[in-house]
Amino acid sequence: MQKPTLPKGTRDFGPEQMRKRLFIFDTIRQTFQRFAFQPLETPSMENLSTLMGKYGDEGDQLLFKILNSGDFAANLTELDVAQGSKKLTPKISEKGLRYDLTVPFARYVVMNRNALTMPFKRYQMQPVWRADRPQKGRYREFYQCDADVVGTDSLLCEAEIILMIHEVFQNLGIQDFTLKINNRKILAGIAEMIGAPGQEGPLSVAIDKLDKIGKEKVLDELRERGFSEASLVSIDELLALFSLQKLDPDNVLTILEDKLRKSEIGQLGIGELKETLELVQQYGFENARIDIDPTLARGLSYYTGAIFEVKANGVQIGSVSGGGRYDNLTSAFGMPGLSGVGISFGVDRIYDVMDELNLFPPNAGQGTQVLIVPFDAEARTVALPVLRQLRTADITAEMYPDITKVKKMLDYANAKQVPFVILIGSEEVQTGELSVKNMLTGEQHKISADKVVAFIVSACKA
RNA sequence: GUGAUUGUAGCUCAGUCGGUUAGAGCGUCGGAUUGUGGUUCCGAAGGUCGCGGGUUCGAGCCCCGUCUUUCACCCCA
Repeated sequence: MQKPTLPKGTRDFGPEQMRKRLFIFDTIRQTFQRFAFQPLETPSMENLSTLMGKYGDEGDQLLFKILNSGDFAANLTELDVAQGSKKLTPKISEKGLRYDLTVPFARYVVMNRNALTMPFKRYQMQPVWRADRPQKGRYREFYQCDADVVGTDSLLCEAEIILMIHEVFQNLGIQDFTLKINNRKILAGIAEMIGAPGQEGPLSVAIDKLDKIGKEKVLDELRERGFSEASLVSIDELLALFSLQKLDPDNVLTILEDKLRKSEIGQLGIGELKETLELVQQYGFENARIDIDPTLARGLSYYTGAIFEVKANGVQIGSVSGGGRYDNLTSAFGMPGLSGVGISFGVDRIYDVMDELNLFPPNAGQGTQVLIVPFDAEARTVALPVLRQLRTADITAEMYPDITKVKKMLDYANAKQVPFVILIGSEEVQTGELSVKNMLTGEQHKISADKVVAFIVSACKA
């Protein structure tokens, strides 16, 4: 007999955890549906040709690859093996587990382009897999909840994403969060300004770490990445600009507008941000928790416009949500000119945040509300109709299945934290007056069988 | 992929300098109590000391390898 274990970075979710997780899923789904997104699911595995090259070299490395079925080594030569894993992999694996939900969605849109009504809005809540090394807030299997719109450039979509983010975290009870927004075009404008046009990719990766590793280290990294000394000097000047993320959005935009006045693309990005914020305002939403952060980059290489990221304050954990606009994702599958924008909520990290900050509402972990305890077989004839009435009244109820010691049955109620128990013995069967016990206070009342459901319903609401 | 770190009962952890039969608390199960839980008391079950090799008269303890846990870097939800 060997002890069973789980693969690295994966977890079981027990009943208590699952109830809390379902609370998160339900909350997010409600918002997605209210905003008129339609549900979609795609397979766990995709062809590697669909996945490879969409997430950068690092991403390709982190893909879980699936060994071909059958005799995967049938046509291998010794030369194939000698050439190393990189060349060997495509010969023995043609499928992989999905890495995110956006690329499979793009694949779906392309495959169904003639059937979809554009703009197409879908939401998707499924696990994704990354062959990362697990650490705090990082798992090899985790759930994402995505909502995306494709087939429109309208900045209303960006505005709606901002609104959805606020609604979701509000409803989850996570009050203290920061929504960081940037625009890839602003990053491109910065690259242009410092005399390194088109280099916003490497530039982004470095300056994204500004508040983490400091100015000097950022400059070091840029030097390593081949930026000229002249552009480093310009960047140094700009770092004052980067520290303005504490200011309110309007101020940041005004300063950016001035600094990037010579960059056409930079102005474009600023304009987009402005319009997005205006739409949020016109919607009537106030108290938005928005930071415009010109250093926000995010790794996924396919973003072209707005970039979003949400961090929960007061917890040392990575971002709990992220997204942005991508103009060219479907062109990789032969369908250019389709713009999309989306947001992804990381359920597992949201769980960790809520757990650490104790934000789960008490009823999120609520299981059985009433346990019926029959003392003998005859008691069941009274108990079963009551059980049915309770369930009809939408009360989570169960009857202890065995006839055993009362102590054992009450222990069961305690272990499951059941708030109410209905005790039925020969006395109750004769009189029709059931004993209803409040397990928290210990109070016990006799209530007739026809009134017991109404009593429980009102007690559970209170 | 790089660098650390962890592993002893279901859980949290003791275990002295390498020395006889590896312990505690909590939990589980049974009883005290045949119609009433949480408290108390009594009892029981539960271990390949992660796994494999090595050093030694002797290894939970030392050495090597491996897996696992946690953390940082890279990157990311």
